[in-house]
Amino acid sequence: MPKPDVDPTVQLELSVDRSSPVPLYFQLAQQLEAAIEHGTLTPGSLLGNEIELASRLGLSRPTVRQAIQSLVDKGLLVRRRGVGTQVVHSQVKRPLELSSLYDDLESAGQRPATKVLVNTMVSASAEVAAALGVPEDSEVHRIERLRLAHGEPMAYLCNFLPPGLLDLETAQLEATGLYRLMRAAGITLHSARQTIGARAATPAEAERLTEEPGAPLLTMQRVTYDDTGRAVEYGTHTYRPSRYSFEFQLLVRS
Amino acid sequence: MPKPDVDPTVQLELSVDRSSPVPLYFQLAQQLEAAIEHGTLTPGSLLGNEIELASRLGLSRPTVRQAIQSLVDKGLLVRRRGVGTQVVHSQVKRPLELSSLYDDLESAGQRPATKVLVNTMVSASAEVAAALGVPEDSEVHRIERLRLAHGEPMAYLCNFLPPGLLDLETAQLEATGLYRLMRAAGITLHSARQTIGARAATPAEAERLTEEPGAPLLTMQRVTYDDTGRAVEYGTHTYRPSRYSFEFQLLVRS
DNA sequence: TCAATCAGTATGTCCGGACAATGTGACTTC
DNA sequence: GAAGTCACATTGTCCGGACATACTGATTGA
Repeated sequence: MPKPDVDPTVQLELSVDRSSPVPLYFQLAQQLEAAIEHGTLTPGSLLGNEIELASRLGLSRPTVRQAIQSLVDKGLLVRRRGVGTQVVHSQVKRPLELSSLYDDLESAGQRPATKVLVNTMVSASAEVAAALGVPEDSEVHRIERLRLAHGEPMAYLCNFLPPGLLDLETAQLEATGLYRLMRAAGITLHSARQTIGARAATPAEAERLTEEPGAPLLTMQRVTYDDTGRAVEYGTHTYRPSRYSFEFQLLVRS
Repeated sequence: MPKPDVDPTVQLELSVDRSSPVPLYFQLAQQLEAAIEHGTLTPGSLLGNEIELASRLGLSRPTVRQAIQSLVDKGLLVRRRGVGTQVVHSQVKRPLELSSLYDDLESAGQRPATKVLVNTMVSASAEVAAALGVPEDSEVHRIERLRLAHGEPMAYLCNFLPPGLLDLETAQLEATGLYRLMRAAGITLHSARQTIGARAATPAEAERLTEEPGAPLLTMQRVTYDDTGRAVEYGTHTYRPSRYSFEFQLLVRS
């Protein structure tokens, strides 16, 4: 007699292509993630035990475990020893990513516009030199941009980059985000250190963002490092809080 | 003739205790992390190949790989196929954690003080009900706290909790953080959705935080979920930007 | 002299198995 | 009827090996 499961074990149609160059565990992870996204795998439902899943797919258990683990790391699945693996109930969107404002806006369907105010070389101030790890008074790129959405200014972005990393053309900066340019130049971003705060707008800031002097502004400073540990970007940004806020999901480090 | 390595392969004294209940890969990961922290493993230095490392420790390669992988996930190491595994150059502190303000302050050596303003049950507004996933007008906990540092108010915290999860005693709330209480009550936190923004202080907010009306405030809203997907907390917080800002490290999801 | 080729080395992927630890539910016992 | 006990299911850890893939540097060739 079949048990009336409260959290039923879902039977999925899964398959892997062994001739594909895509790793098997990755194929499986993608299919599981798609099934969760699509609703085939409902929250709370059990995934079926790993051994049986492996034999059904003709895979080994380590491979299946690797696929499941990657989704656990993403916060989509939860494993319980002695119980099984189940789909997380809550609406996990996406964890905090190192994304540019441009990408954020674009994925929100906003089609952002950028106006490059300054694109030049300057000698590094003490603050910039310390952040980028370059000698004081050495030459660095300085970029100032205004980000607009629906024709309204939304953020004022001021960035500093060490020399020689990539050539920054104003036209490109207006067409896409800075991170995308860096990735395209072969730089592998690794980590970033951010500080988010707030302060009252100075008269100059207020004018740039069409706010009143003294109006509250959201501020963010960031130093980004590539995987060799070099600082590749230092930015000081101010946002109009009525137009933008930082929204993200974060997972508990178990 | 030995090659003059620019990034030398470091020979560490590593050992594992097979009689310990602590997993072997975890023991190894801890020792490696300690060596990085301590400076024995300098940034840029190679870790030596996995096979040799495994045989030297009497472990299998999968176990060594699991240890290394956990540190890669933490952003401490970088693997390069055909090259080796090396210590990341930049100053990785810690990635963004789901930490309470209390823990943040305490780890900064600030010894925070908490003043509980309100600790009662209220009927859920539409906003609170939606965030917690409970019926509208059902009873929920409402907690209002003032967080002080050096005798000065720093943040005003307003939280809502679903009923029955834990009993909130004012004395406990003044002695420790909310997250610590929840963990102690057997709740396993899983993820949270946060929004950080800014706005001008209302007269009431200004008075609570001893600011002027209209002064910029840093705001944060958060819904926290446990590993079953239940919302276990909804909070609306305001911070004095002169006293507090959000600072964190984040890693690139490769 | 410079470019293409190739061997060496390291990580990436995958396999099949073994035993341990833990949570669940049914069974037994008082 | 309630509490403790035990078997079962499932994930956690670990092993030893095999081949694929990518990066590096030296050798070879034009």
